[in-house]
Amino acid sequence: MEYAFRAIEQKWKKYWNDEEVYKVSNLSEKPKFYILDMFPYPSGAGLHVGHPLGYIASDIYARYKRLRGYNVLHPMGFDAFGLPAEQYAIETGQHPAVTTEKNITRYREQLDNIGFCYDWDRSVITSNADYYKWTQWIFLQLFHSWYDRKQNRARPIKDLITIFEKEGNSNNPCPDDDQMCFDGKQWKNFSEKEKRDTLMRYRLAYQGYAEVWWCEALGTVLANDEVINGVSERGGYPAERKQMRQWFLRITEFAERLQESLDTLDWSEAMKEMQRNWIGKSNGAEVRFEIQGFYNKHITVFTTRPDTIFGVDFMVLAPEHEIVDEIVASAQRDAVSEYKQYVKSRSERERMAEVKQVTGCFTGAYALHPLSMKPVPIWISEYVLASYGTGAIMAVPSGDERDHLFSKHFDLPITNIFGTNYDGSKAYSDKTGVLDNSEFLNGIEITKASEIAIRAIVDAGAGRKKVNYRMRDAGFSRQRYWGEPFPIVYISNIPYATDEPELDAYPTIQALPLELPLVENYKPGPEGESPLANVEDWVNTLAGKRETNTMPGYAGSSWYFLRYTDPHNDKEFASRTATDYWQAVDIYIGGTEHAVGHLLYARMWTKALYDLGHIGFDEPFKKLINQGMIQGSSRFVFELIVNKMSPKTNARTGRIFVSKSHYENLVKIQTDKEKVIQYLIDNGVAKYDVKDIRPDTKISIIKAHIDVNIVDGLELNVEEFSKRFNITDTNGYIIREDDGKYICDAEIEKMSKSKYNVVNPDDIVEQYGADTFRMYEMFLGPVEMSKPWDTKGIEGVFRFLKKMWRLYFDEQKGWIVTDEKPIEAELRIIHKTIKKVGDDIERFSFNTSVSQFMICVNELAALNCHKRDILEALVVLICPFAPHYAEELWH
RNA sequence: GCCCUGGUGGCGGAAUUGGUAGACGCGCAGGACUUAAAAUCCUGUUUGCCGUAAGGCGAGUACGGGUUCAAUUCCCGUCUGGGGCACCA
Repeated sequence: MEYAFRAIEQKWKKYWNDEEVYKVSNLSEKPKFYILDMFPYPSGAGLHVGHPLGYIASDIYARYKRLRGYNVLHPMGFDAFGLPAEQYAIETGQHPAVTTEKNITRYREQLDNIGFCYDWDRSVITSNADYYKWTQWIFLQLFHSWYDRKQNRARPIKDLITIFEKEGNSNNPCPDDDQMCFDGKQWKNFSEKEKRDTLMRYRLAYQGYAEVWWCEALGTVLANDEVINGVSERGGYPAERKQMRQWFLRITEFAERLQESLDTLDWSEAMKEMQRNWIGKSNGAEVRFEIQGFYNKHITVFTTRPDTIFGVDFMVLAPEHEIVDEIVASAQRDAVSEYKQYVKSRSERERMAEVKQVTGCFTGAYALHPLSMKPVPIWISEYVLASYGTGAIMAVPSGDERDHLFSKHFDLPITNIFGTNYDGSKAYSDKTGVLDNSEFLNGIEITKASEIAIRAIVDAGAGRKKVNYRMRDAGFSRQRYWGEPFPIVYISNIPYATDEPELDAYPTIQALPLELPLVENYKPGPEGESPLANVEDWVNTLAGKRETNTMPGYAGSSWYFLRYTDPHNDKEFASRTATDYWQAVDIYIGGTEHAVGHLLYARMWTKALYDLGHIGFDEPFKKLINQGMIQGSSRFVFELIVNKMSPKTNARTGRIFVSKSHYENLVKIQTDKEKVIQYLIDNGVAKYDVKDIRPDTKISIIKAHIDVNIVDGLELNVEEFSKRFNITDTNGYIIREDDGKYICDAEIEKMSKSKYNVVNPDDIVEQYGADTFRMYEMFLGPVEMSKPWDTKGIEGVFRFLKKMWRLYFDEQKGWIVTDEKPIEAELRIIHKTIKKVGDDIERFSFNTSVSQFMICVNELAALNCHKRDILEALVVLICPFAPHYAEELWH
């Protein structure tokens, strides 16, 4: 009896399914373990061999933990809202729900083929109404909350109203306008609209006017992390900054906590670093400069180097800074407006491309240095960004490279505050040495001067210590159809959440889910509005107009890990009992591409839900593992193309393909046309004659991708190739190696359809079985590392499974396991393996586990060991890796 | 430019805390079984030199230094692959 993987896998797949073997209960005496994969977006292309890498790793770990006596939650679902489905709908007219469902079915089949132990009963699909009902509900919780900076947590907005009624906002300044100020009495006198507008500026999910990334081609607004170098992440269309009314999440209020608790997480340093970069915390000071000749007018700057305060030689404002028009001197008015016009004309892309170009314009105004009272000229320049800090800087040319370049370019004087450390050729930005030319800071070490300078600034009433963050609030609306609708209705142009008392008279409007209506087409509505704006009987309700934007892709994925704990609950997003039992995800596996998007938003939502008392933990993912990519190993054929030269009459024509060594020979003589043609003739191409070469004859050799599935190693399956390209013995040439093979070239590239290097897991499973496939993916190398796929190598793992099989079965005799007592050598081998494999699984080193299995089986085979005690242990051990196989041997 | 990661045979990779470098697999070469093929099994496979051979001597983990009885591992400098950020004050 040999290893009949197809029958075995069919049998156990059915058994697991029929008996619901992997059903997980929330009621268990066992300790819990929650291991999760980042759920996929079900695209039309299906899975390739790279996708399941992380899934296999987590599946092995889940099965291992289960064997070790844990109650393991290991679910899978689909992140089904998003742009590609909608783009596809625009192109083909097919409803996104239809294509999404089709894709999910296909994904499900592919996943089931690999033998994962998911409890499919817990699966979530973010585009299903019974799921997004709760996405909408959480949005409402954020809408009804504000951030209490003193208690450092999110709180219900009704608490804020109570505070406002009592004392106004003096103790709770407005997050986006610290000038806003009112007392309790004024609050009570506010109109309904004023009250709502004010509250909106505190809410965690709020509507605001802000500059956002607008992508004309996609007809939508994009989040900061969806724009890369000024173009959209999906599709690569140009994006521009535009003032628009949008929904936002006030994630900036969580910046400090998001940054701080990174230290408690077991994530890779690279991942944490990316989040730290994104949050962009910097310590420094805010300093106020009065403007000469104006009463009570000032510019506030943020600086990380208050120690260099005496090196300030000028100030620079962002051209968009609102104070520019107020302070500009009449002599400079034309120059300034001309410069502003110039800046406006430049696209974001141009600005990014020409970073080092120095431009700017003097305003004619002067500010007063807060400590020395020296007047300093005020300039505007595009190198100062309106969106960071206060949109204004104090320029210290001797200590900052950009300020230095600016000074040199406009020939401004430079005050040297670093003594001999500054040599006049470039700025001195190190923090070693002492200060000079700095009044009371003279002779003080740079590292110690900041504190002293800040104290002096505070004493002068000119500023304060300040922490600044680069992160901005996250845009939360899209002018799109295929997303969650907002449960928001406008009454007299004021947005109300559907669960507010104002809508109590309309229970049908209040009900969640607010379902996405069917639309006629997916084209944008008027003025860039979402397609929903076209559905009049949906938009216009008895109470007022509905919000027509939809939520962004990351909404559904920001909390799905909570839903898995209680997926069928129709009273709550998840019961507190369920989330208390399962707690945070113990191990989360996924790619690094979500470092600053999904992972940051999910962390924020978790913190908000925690603050509001809905869950009992404030970090979603304790340990994070980033699986590497499996790259494609592309194959190339070489084609020789001859232009402007006529083939001989009555010779066969057609294309000419040459094998690798011929290609190498031809490349060397490529410039000599005569030699090339002679080479072809020598190799049997009777099509040309050397005497027919013309002066304008062009010879080129191209290297073209060829489907990896018709290449074995480097050897092309010529028969299949000829069939596909319609090359026969009479209408084309394939010049092979001396041994009759056609050898291809190979390169490692990203696996993608356009490179013809995609390997489908279904094909591998069909040929070698799921268990071999699983073990091989692990055997390739560490989970975290990127490595190329090589179908040839799978033979080794396949051979190993067959070899192990023969420890149990004999071709003639059948089952040969005996009840003999093991000898010491055998026990030694199996115990070594148990120790090693166990340790390796614990540290997620599955490639070395597989190696250890191979060693073990080789050693047992050498001892001719067929003893039950030994083999039973081995089967249990291998179960997480090759589950079907192990089940079959076990029974 | 800044930050994070890596660099080990022909290839994927191992060496877990500083302790025999190259496990395991692929590929390649040779051999056994077979009329033959498939399948299976065995041997060799970092490199230079010496030896018919068993074996011996030396070099070697990107490069150059250093610490140590001992370095792929720790430290300093250089080169280089990958990823992230980028006029962020």
